Amino acid sequence: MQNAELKRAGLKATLPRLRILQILENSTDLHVSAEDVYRTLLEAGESIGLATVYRVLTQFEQAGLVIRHNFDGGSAVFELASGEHHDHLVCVRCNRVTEFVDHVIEERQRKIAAENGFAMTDHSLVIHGICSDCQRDSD
Amino acid sequence: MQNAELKRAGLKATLPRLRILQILENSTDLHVSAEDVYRTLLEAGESIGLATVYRVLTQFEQAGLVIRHNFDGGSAVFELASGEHHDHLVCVRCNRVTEFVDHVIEERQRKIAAENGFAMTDHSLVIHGICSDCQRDSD
DNA sequence: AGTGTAAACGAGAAAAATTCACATTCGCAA
DNA sequence: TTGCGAATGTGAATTTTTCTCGTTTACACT
Repeated sequence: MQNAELKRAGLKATLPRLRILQILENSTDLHVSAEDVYRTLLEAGESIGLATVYRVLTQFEQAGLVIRHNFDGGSAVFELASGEHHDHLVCVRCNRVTEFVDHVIEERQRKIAAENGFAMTDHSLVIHGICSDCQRDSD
Repeated sequence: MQNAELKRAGLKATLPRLRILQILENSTDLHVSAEDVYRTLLEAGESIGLATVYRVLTQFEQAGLVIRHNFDGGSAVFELASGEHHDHLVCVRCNRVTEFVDHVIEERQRKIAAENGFAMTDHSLVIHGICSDCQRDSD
């Protein structure tokens, strides 16, 4: 039951929040936009406003349930904050997103922040490139 | 003369493009938004449309003269593409931006892209944190 | 179960950032 | 200097996200 998950995060268990959390958990694509969530809700026959979707996703972000990414300056995408921190490879052709973790880079980042007197709160590393599928397609 | 710089980039040397290039070169802040550029133009008494500013900055980006960043999902900022690639530390309080280069991370990124079958075209690393000034202020 | 209250919601307007359409002007090569 | 295609200015349109405000809902306390 996601009910408890919301309570734990300090949020009232309202219907929109439950539905949106379910959508995030059931999505095959790890990274969804507010529009994606809204569209899915409409398709499921729910009548939940787009403003609510934005509100809820922002609350989820503040509660640490999801992470917001701004990969390319387009619309923001959200992913469930389950598991370990990771970074992203984004294909510039098909926008497919692959995740990776590299402890050497993580460590190095901490060091750089410290050297510059920054108290690191977060970091984001995005590698852009052409994925293997798209390289093949362009032959 | 910036005239030649534009020609070299394959762009006609029009007045808006010259003025915008000058603004980028003279700015004390390395990272300026389209609005910043527009405001500076207005203050200088030029009558150049905001749409032109966006168009020109995008052309500069495509020509490799400037780099566009989307640090926090707000408005994009641009910086002259002079010199070596570097990454950024952004203060979450005052938005001050500090630049750094780390060859270990650069190398590691190439390796990760290769391991995942990506032909790397670009990458961006942003470390968010609280800068030393803002840490002091909050005491 | 019934109910009061603060929090949350829905709808549509508004704001912010960026792009588009099109009539006019400008840069540059001949 | 003149002509033509490229570039510009204006203002409207788009896109994404936030705000406002009247209504509804979740939940603590009967």
